[in-house]
Amino acid sequence: MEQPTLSHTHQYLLGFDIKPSVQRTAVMNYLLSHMTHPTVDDIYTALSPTMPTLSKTTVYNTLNLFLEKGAVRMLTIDERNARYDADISHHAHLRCRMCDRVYDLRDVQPALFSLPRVEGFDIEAAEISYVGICPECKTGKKG
Amino acid sequence: MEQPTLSHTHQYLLGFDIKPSVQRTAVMNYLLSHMTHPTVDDIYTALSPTMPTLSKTTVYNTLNLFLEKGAVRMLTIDERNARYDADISHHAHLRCRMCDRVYDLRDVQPALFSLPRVEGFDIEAAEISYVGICPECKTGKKG
DNA sequence: TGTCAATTTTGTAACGAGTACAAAGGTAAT
DNA sequence: ATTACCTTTGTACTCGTTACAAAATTGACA
Repeated sequence: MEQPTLSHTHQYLLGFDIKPSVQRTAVMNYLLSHMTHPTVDDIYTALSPTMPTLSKTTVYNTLNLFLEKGAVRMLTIDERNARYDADISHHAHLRCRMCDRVYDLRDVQPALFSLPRVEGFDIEAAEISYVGICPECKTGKKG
Repeated sequence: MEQPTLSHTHQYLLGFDIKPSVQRTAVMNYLLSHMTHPTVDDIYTALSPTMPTLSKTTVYNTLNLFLEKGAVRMLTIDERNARYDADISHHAHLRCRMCDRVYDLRDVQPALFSLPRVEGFDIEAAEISYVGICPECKTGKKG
């Protein structure tokens, strides 16, 4: 999904039972048009110029609401910052251990996401991720 | 592995090219006999009584050294704290989203750990984890 | 349109995991 | 015993995140 209109995003939020305030719509719109697993700071820094009164707390509040409603996934693959992904479909992630960028891996076998049965547990979701070195860091320029 | 002797742990560290100081041996011994994915605080709290001069910084230093040498795995499955696992063999993890406990899942298909080939990337390791509710939280007593 | 209640946003202060750093302590070789 | 090197320790600090209460906004209804 690239460059959704604000009214599209508005409808999208309603679909998750989220009341679409201006701030919430802006955050979700950013997530939908930047599927780069941004951190809270990425989002705040990007929206701040066109929304000068935006508070970082609001970004946190908003993302936590989105999480509760199942509208975004939180990635814990980066131990420093939480990252957010508006793509809640099945896909794996690949983190470069040099620059910490997180890439999508869409063409993994769907079987990877099948949930194992374990006596007594209710298993709800699978998280598949890989660690390695990305092309840019491989060719020398760090970071 | 349960209750390794300190001299066994001493040898074990040498196998990873780690100089076995008293503190390092104690931390690794704890990890080997408590495969419960402890946090830094878990380890510090457990060792502190019998090692009163132990500093929490030493626990951090030690675990970072173990990581560099490949003697432990760091789990980022819990967004609050880093967790450490002395079992570096292939196995998946299962986190209860109510109590945050992390369980091992040993009988997963080995195929899950096969590394995908992606043009330009050097993929080095797979991390497989599942989120759900554990038996204890299911039966009512939270957390 | 004005009023009131409920929700949302905002800024500040606080919390807590993890790190930097330098002093102190321990180890090993000569 | 002296010296050099490595390890441990405690304090101070950084920074991501949350708590909290005041301010702003929204929506309902008269």
